[in-house]
Amino acid sequence: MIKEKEITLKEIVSHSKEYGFIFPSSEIYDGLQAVYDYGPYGIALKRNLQKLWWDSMIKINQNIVGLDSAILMNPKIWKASGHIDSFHDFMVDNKDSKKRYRVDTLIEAFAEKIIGEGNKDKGHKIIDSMNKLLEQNDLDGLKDLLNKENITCEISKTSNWTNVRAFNLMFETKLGSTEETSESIYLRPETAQGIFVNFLNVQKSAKMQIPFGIAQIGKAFRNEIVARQFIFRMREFEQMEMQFFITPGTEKDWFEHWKDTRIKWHKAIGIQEDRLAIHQHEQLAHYADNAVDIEYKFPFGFRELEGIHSRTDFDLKSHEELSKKKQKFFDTKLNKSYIPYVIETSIGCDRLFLTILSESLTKQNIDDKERTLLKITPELSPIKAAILPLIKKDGLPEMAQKIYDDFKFDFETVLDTNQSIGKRYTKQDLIGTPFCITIDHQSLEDDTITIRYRDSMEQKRIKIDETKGIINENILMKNILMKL
RNA sequence: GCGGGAGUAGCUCAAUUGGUAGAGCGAUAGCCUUCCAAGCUGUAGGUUGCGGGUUCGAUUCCCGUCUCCCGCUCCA
Repeated sequence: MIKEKEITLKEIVSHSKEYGFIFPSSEIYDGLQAVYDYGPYGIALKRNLQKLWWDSMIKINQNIVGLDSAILMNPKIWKASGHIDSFHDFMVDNKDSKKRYRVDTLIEAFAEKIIGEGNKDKGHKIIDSMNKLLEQNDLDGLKDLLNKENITCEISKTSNWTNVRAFNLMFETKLGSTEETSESIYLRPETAQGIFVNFLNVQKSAKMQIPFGIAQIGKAFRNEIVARQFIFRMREFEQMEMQFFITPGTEKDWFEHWKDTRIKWHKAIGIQEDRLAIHQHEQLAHYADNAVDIEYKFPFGFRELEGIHSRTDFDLKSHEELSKKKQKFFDTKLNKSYIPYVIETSIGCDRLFLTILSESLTKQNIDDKERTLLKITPELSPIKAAILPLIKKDGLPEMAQKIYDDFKFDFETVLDTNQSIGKRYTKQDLIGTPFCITIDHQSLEDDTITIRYRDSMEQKRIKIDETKGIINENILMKNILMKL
């Protein structure tokens, strides 16, 4: 009788550290908040996820190509994208209720209430002066406005506010090695802009015709106000984004297309359907006319894993305006030029990693014996096969070594000769190795081995010659790609 | 940032009202072993998150600080 237990975040964190998937950054110095490092098995899994995503985009789609743009970019890009303005939040806390508000939404709500009550002039006046203060970054002025208008917290009904503070969500750094000549630049808060500013370079050099996509995997950086829940929200994280450029007017169809394609992808890598959810955005970001999140049921609840956004021509148009370089595409079929619309698919690689761990870390109770294993689909497993001589003598280790030296060119293989066979099976279960190859005395006689399947613990005796082929069949990314 | 909880060996956790910091698992070396964390022997591993204070003496009490978890808040 097999019983499976729900996994907690704590267990995932602990397992990740103990078995070499994720370590807290700078741990010997007490760490660094919301930054994590990937260990040996972690990076192996992460690379596999990236490879699968990359192939799902550029390998099997004739009209999607890759790009690797730099993290550092001309700061004007962030002006055009709206990040310098909208990534800059002014916050204030009510000392009585301990609630935190964005100053602009607080004042706007107050002004709208006044307008609703018939006092239009006063309401608009408040909004005007607020906008002026926001533009001037006048924190004291904003606080004075709160006090002057006696704007209160809904919960405590008081106007006992802390000072207004600015939260800049972009990491700032300096370009130039001397203090005097250096210029402020930003670590990119999203990879998308690197794609947009290379739109014409890619289109012309790779001779792309609309519709086409540009895919990119890379680091992005955000100074989150509260960054928590393990690797779910990190300050430094990896995005996998694909921007798909289309003819204006076709955005609804393409939006649906990519939404469906991406959902199919998550199912193809083995995520249970009832742990996936679609969340339709009601409030849209400054650039979007439609947006959904693909959510996964993490141990702390349903949270965004991937975003599909219809970004209109917002970004390319902004870049055209600020750079004064045309961002138009001449469509030979329509015989006219236009700024393309864009559908974005954007998934957090680290969130996907956490999804895979959450989905695959399994605690079973088999006849009162506890068993822990990582049921990662073989295509993504960090290690594909472990070669295990049953005992450490009689020539079994030598034979194992030979098999290892043969297999290692095909897939990630480990050789383990320590301890009892049971312990070694368990060790492989804990890092998600789908196949264990055991060499026993019979192997010496008839060139057969036993292959043990991780999930079922079943064993089969097969010819050594067939073994590599059987494993290869099960670990090819092609298996997943063909389901798409 | 606020409120609550926590931090002792790689992991899970002990340590009477303040009195020399321990176990299990894991790691490692050797022996033994024909299939699911077996056994025996040895070894390594800790300024009890860090800093200060009270005390003859602090893992234990007090203050500060860092990190993690939960809730609020925020989220392109």
